[in-house]
Amino acid sequence: MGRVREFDEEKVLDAAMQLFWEKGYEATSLSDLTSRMGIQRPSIYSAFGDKKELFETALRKYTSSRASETRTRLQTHQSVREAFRAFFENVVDEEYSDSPSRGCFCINTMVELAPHDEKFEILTREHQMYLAVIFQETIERGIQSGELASDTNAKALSQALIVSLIGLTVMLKSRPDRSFVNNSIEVTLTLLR
Amino acid sequence: MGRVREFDEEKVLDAAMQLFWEKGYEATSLSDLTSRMGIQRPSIYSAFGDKKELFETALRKYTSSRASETRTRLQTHQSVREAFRAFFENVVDEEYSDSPSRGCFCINTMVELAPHDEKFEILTREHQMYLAVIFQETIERGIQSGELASDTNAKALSQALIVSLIGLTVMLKSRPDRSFVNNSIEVTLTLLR
DNA sequence: GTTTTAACATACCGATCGGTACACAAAAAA
DNA sequence: TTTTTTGTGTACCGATCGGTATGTTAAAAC
Repeated sequence: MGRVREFDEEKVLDAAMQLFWEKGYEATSLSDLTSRMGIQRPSIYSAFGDKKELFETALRKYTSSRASETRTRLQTHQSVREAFRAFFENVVDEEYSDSPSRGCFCINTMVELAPHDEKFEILTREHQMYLAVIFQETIERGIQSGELASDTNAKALSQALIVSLIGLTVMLKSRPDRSFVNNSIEVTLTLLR
Repeated sequence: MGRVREFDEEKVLDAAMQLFWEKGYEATSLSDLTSRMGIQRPSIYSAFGDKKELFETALRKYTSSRASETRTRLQTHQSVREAFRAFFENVVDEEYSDSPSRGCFCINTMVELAPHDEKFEILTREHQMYLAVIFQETIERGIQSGELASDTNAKALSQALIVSLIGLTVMLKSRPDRSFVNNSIEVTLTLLR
C-alpha cells in the first residue's frame, strides 16, 4: 500500500454526475470537472478512467438511484391513479424550480449520445425498459385492487406512460405555460380507467 | 457590385441543417461544416455569421418546413384518427430507417441548448406551440365531422398528443422493440374518442 | 481598359480541448 | 529508518477549437 486517497470517491462521482446532468457530455470540459469535483486531472483518470468512462459511471449511478426512487414514489400512494398523478406533478415541480432545467440525465443522454454510441443506446434503452416494468407493476397493483379495469393492458399502458413522461420531461426544457403541462397530464391520466 | 457568389445559399444552408440535425451544436465543428457545405470558413462567416447564428438559421429553416409538412400530412386523410395514426407511424418508420436516428432537430435543440440559452428556449417552445395548434385544428375538424365526441377538449388533447410525439421521437433514439413503440401509439390513440 | 467591389482560398491566430509525464509527498512494508 | 508503493500537484503535450487577416481572383461599374 502507498498513500491513501484524500477524496471521497462517491462524493466526487456525485459532483461529476451533477455536472454532466446539467451540461451534457460535450459541453462539459475536463477543467469544469476538476473544479467541480475538487480534484486534479490525474486523480480523475486514475480513479475513473477517461472522460467517457467517467460519464458512463456517473450515468449508471444516476439511473440506478432514479429507478429506486421511482419505485418508492409509486409505492407511497394507495391509489394508483393518485400515485401517477403525484409522480407526474412532481416531475413538473422539480423542472420549474430547477434553473436551468436539467431534465433527466438518461433522457439527455438518449438525445446526445445514444444515436452515435451503441453503448449508450443500450444503457438508456434498458433504463427506460426498467422504468416501464416499474410502471407496469404499479398498474397491475391497480388492477388487482379493482381500481383499474380488469381488461387493462398493463404492459402497453405502462409503455405509453413512459413515452408521455419522456415527452413531458423534454417539453419542460422549453418552459411552456403551466396550463400546457397541466392539460397534457390531465388528458394522459385519463388512460388510467 | 463585385464578384458573384459561387455557391447556392439555400443548398449550403440545407447541408448545415442536416449536419446540425445529425450531430447537434457542440459536436459539430467548423471543419465538419466546411467539408459538408462545400465552402470555406470565410464564406460561412460572411453569408451566415458565426456558428450560433448559422445554427439558428438552420433550425428556423427546419421548423418552418417541418410545420408545413405536418399540416399537409394531417390534411391528407379524411379520418382524423387515421391521420394521426399515419402521422405517428411515419415518424416511427423514418426513425428506424435512419441510421443514426436523427430524431427531430427542434427536440434535439430543446435538450441541448434550450436550458442554457433563452433564445432557443423561446424558439423551440414556439415551434411546439405551433405544432399543437395544427394538432388542435385537426382535432376540431374531427369534432365538426362527428368523428370525435363533441365534448372533446381539443386544446388539451392536442397538447397531450404533442407530448406523446416528443416522447416517442426521443424514445426511438434508443431503438426500442417495435412492440414497445406500437403499444404506446395504440394506447395513445385511444385518446381520440 | 481601368477602377472598384466583393467573394475566394490559404494560412494563420490565441484559446482551449482531452490526456499525460514527472517530480514530490505520504503512508504502508521491510 | 529505509524502501516501496501510490496519490497529488504542476506543468506540459499535440490536436483541435472557433474565428480572422490577407492576398488573389473575378465580375460589375465606369
